Amino acid sequence: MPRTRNLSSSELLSVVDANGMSEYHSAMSKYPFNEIEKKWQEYWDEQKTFKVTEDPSVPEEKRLYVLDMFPYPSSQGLHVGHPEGYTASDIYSRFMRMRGYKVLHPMGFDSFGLPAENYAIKTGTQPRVTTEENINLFINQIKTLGFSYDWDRQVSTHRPEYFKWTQWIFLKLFEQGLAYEDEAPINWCPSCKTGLANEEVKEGRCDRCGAEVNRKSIRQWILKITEYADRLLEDLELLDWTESIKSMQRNWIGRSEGADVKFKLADGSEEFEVYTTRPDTLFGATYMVLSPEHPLVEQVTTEARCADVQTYLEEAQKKSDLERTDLAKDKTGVFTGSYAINPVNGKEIPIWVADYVLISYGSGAIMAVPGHDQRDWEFAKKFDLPIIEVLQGGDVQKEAFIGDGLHVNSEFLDGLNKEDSIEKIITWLESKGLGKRAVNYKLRDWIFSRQRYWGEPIPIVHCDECGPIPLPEEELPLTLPEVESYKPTGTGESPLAAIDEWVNTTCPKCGGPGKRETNTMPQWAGSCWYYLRYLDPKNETQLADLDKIKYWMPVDLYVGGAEHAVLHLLYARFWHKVLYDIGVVNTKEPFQRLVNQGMILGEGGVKMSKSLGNVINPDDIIRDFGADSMRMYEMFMGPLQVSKAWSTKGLAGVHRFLDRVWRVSDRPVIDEEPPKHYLQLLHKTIKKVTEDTEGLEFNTAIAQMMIFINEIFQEKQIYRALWEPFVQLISPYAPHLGEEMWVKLGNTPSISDTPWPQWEEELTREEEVTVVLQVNGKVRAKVNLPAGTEEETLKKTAIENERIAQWTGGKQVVKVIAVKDKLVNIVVK
RNA sequence: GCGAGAGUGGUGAAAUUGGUAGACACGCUAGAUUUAGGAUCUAGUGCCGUUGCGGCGUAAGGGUUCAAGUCCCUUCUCUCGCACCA
Repeated sequence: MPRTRNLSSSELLSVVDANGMSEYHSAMSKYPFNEIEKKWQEYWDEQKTFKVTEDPSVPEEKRLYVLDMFPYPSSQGLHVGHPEGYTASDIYSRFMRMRGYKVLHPMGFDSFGLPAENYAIKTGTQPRVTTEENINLFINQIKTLGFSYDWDRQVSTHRPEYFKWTQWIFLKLFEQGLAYEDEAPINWCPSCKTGLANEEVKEGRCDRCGAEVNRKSIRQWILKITEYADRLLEDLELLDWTESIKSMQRNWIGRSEGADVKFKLADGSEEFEVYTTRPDTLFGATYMVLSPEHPLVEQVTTEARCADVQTYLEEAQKKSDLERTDLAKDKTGVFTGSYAINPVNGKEIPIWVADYVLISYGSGAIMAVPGHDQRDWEFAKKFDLPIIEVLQGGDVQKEAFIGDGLHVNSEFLDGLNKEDSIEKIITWLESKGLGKRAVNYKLRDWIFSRQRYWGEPIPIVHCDECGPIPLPEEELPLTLPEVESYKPTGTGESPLAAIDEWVNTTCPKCGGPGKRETNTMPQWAGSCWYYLRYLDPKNETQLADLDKIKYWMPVDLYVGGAEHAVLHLLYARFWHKVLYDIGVVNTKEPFQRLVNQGMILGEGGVKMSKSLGNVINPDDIIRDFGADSMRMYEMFMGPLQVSKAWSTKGLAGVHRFLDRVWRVSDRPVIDEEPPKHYLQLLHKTIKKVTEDTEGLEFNTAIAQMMIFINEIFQEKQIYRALWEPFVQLISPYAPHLGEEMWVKLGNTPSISDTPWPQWEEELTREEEVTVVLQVNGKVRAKVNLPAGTEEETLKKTAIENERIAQWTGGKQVVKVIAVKDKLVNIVVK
């Protein structure tokens, strides 16, 4: 007997046809997602449903930190890519809360950055003003998606109370000797008018604007990330990240082992070092190459060669990075006129200058072994330099042989393989003082200053007497002054340089006149440590309280785009390790588990872009279909980690599903014991949804919920014992609908405070299974048998089956294989 | 070129340890319903054929196995990252 009845519009309008079949569909069947969603968003906000505190009674293993990569608050608002990762982490957070975990799930804004500044240049509007406006826009948009953030922990990197601590970390880096000034040629984006880190240059172009990057020599602040190269590499082992991201970081760090070898000039005047990973091929070195920027170039150039070398250097300098690294291009170079002595055999070999050798790697000079290095081989062929085979296995006149083999023409290395001779030659070089074992990295120090306005000021005062002096901590935050023009000067000075009253100050050390550093920090600075500030966002005396850090760290799940593989994720790891070394944090690594969501492409699998006009605006989707549909669709599209194409038809399908769920919830509730087959379906559904949600396999969890609804939809009433658990299962996915249906059942909110349903393994097992009968591996019949039927019985059933008999008749049975609850395969000849 | 990952219907995709390929959804087809607002309900839908049956089928080719989307080898294609790193 129904104990409670839901008065619903659908019921009032339900139709009973001539056969007495009633149809619970009607004009009103579209569920009122707009009302429901608004209602529950306000409820969560007012009740602070998702606020968390550091409750010491919660055991450590029940504390969970689920983090999203925070967005840059652009004036464009959210795009459909944002809700993908945010929904995934939100479902996981809500799910884990219901499973008894205390979940920290915060959100904030990476609010320093170029777009606001560029907008300021165009319109004169202060970046601070636009940024605050955009943050409000983002918060409103994010709230319409029903995410369970603890909004009391929100941070924005551009606010002084936040960047005070970004500056504080810079001072610590400076104290540790990890921040230094240098004037060196760096990547310069002529469009953004600022220097860039190596990580920000993609294929010779600015990662942000796509302009071709050139070289410019300006004074820079640089962070010694290379000092942490080994630890950044080794500690990747500790992390639960995908292999592809780990390998990108490994490649980026680019550790290689080899030797530094000293070469003397033939006239004995000078000695210089080269780095090689193949010291075993020293006997095959037939020439040397200096990079055009190498300090020795001038000295080794003979008078006769001077004009040619000069011309070459000028040409090399004119080339952009893009041209210099273009592999399709022929190798170029010029002979200096001088010779070096090969330390292993005393032979004189010519010294060339060529731009295929980079000044920024190793010592900027190489020994060229054309027989066993493809680049050297191409150069030798072009300039007709000798090619000597020192390792057998290929034909060095046809191409460089880089494989392993036995050494020849190498005196004491002859007959040894690659590995052994590398060891032997290094020992030999070290004993003679001619060289030493060496390690090199592709990773370069981090060019940290930007010649722009809208970033954290670097808290340094330049004093003629004392040099660069850090501001005392009490003077932080050092805030940005108002400026008249935001325009970058392009001279290597930021717009701050024009504000005399800000620039001119006193030296904190000697009290004499000083000038403030006018460069600002890159956008990555703020995002290097924001996950720590969430733990204690209002702390005025420290970055975050160590007890709170210990309570939550490390981040248990970090969800975001793969585009940050070697930028944010490498920089943040670096800072975290520095903070670890000075005792500010207690973990070696910040982000234990990382999941990268795939990109959402436009319809048809092409990239979403304004120019193609295929950009989907989340606001429109939420208005027309509701946030729950948006959330569920993005999770149903496919696996979280892969790219997938948007389909509004697909979205409508998921919306239809939620509509069906709603219509079920309109049916009368009965408290009777549900039939067993429904109970079994429920328990299977609980199991599948639980396991899949835990593994972030949301698409298959949703498919199971659809199967459940398709079955249950046949009934004219709903069994409370089935429906309550189902509403709980769907609630992390469609939280507004979940809350609404929960109270509709007569319960009190919030459903997120209820314990996640449990399944009984017994009820998830089928009593009857379909066993496939095969002959020679082909399915010839199917029979339904009780689960657990013994193999012998299966075989007997198969052999006696008449359809099988048709296939085995007259043939010799060679073998019968039976797999319990699966199949029988009869092999005949 | 090097590194990583991926190729399954018309589409997005499912598929413990190798054990019914294509769950779920979109689209499509047919039918039902005077059907307000991206309707709903029912049935069908991998391809081919002589359609109450059979053949073929997970990028291509080969192999291991009673049995391969899954394991091994070769080739091709695509995506991402790096790109003269000595």
